[in-house]
Amino acid sequence: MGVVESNPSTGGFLEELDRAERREQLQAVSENFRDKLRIRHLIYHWVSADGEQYGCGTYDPAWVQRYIDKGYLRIDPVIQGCYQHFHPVDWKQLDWSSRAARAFHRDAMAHGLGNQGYSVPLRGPNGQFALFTVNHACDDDTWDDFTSQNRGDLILLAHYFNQKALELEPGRQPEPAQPLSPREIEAMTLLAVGNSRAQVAEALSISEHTLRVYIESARFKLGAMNTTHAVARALSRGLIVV
Amino acid sequence: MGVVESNPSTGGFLEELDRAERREQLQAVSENFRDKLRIRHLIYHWVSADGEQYGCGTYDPAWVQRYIDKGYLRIDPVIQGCYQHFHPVDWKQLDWSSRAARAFHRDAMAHGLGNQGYSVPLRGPNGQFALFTVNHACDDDTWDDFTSQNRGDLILLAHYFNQKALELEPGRQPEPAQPLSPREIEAMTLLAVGNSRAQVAEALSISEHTLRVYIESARFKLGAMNTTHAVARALSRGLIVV
DNA sequence: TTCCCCCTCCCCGGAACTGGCGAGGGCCGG
DNA sequence: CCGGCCCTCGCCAGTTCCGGGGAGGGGGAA
Repeated sequence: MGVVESNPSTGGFLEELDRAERREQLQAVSENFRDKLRIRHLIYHWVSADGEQYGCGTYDPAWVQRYIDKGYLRIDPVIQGCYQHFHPVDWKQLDWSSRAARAFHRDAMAHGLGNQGYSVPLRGPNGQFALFTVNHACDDDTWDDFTSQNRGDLILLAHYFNQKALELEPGRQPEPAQPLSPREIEAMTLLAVGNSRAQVAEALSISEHTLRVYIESARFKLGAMNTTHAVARALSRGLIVV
Repeated sequence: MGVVESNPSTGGFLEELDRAERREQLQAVSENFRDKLRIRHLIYHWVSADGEQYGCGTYDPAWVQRYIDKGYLRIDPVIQGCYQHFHPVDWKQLDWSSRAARAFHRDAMAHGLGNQGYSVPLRGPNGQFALFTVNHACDDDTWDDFTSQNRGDLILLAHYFNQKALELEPGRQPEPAQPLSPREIEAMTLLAVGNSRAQVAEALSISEHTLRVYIESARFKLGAMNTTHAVARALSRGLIVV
C-alpha cells in the first residue's frame, strides 16, 4: 500500500514520489528473482509503440535505450511471436530468418544478452500487452530443462509483475474505455475486415448516412482522428475482433 | 497427442472424432479437479458474442442452455467485471446492484450454483477472451481462505484449460504472415495511430506518392482490400504495435 | 416521468484516398 | 552477374471519405 493510497487521481507530488519508490522496489524484486533462478536476465515490459513505455528488469540500461532508439520493437521476433500465442514461447521456436532479425540478434548478444530466452505473453484490459522474459546463456538441453521445470513459476511470476505494473500505472487510458454500442461494433468490425462504407451499410441494411453516424460516433468515443485510426484503436483495445 | 496429429489441416472425419474425444477428456479433467478442490463447480468457457461458443465444466447443462438462451452473457456481472481486470476476481467484489443482475443471480442460485465464485480472466491472441471459474456454497471467510490459498494453482489451472481449448479449436490459422519491409511497417504504424497520408509522408520525409507505393505494397502482402483493412490485419497479426 | 443514449434518415462541399500508368538507383543472395 | 526486392519520385482521373449541419422515434435509468 502506498503512502497516498487514499487519492489515486491527484497525480500530485507525493503520489509521484511513492510511485517512484514502488518502481524501485519492483526493480529490486526482479534482480532478486534473477539471482534466485540463477539466470542472466529477467525482464518485464509493456509492448506499445506510443510514448507511455514501462518496464523493469536486469537488462543493461544501454541496451534498453538502444532497443527504444533503434525501434527494435518493430523488428524483435519475440514480440511478433508472442503476439500470436497464448502460452509462453521459447526463443528457439521463433523465426529469426529475416535479415533485420539476425542483425537484431547479433546486437542483442553484443549487449550482454544470453542466447537462450523464454517469454510469457501477458494481456490485460484495454488491449494491454506485455512480456515477461527470462534470458540466459547456456546450451539447449540445459535451457529446456530449466524452462520445463519452472514453467508454472514463471507464469505466476509474470502475473505478479503484470499486476504490480498495472497498479503502478493505473490510468493509462485517459478515456476509461467507453464502450461501443452494438451497431458501432458491427460497423467497426465490418470495416476492419475490408468492407467499404457502402458494403457495410448494405450488410447492416441501413443507409450509408446512418452508417456514417456510427463511424463518427465510434471515432469520437475512441478519440480517433479518422476511420483507420478508430478501427486500429478498437482492435488494440479488444473492442472488436477479426 | 491425438490420433491424427500428423495432418492438422484436413478438418476431416478422423480429426473431428479425435477432437470430440479430447473434449470429453477435458470435461473429465474438470470434474476431477472439482472433486480434488472439493468445490461445487469448476468451469472454463470462452466469452464471445458470435456463435463460436466453447466451454466445459460441471454446470448443469440446463443452466448452460438457459444462460445462452436468455442472453445472460450480456448482463452477467462476472463477465463485465472480468473484462476490466487482469487479475482474478472474487464475485463478491462485483457490482450486483442492477435489477437485471439481481434477477440473474437468483436464477443462477435456483440452478444449483453456489453463492461464492472466483473467476480468472484469460486473454489470448486475436482478442480471444475466456473465463475460468470456480464456484461453491459457503460463508465468506471460508471462501476467502480457499481463494487466497489456491490462487496460484487456480491461475495455472486456468492457463491449462485455456491452452487445451486453444489446441482443440485451432480456429483460423493465420496465413504465413509475409513480412513487411521496414518502411512499410513504419507507414502502417503511423497510419494506425491516426496520421493522414500527408502526415505520414512528411514524418517519413518522403513524397506522398512514395508513401502510396508502400501502402499498396503492404496492402498486397496482407491481402487487404483497402488501407483500413491492411492496418487491421497488420495489427491483428502483430506486425505492427500501437 | 424525464433525460439521455441508441437507432434511423437526409444534404452538401471539400478533402482524402484509390487505381493505373510511368521512371531510376541500391542492395542482396543465388 | 543477374534477378528480385526495397526505396524513391511523377501525373491524372475517378471514387470515397470527412465534417458540419438537422430531425424524429424508442427504450432504459434516475
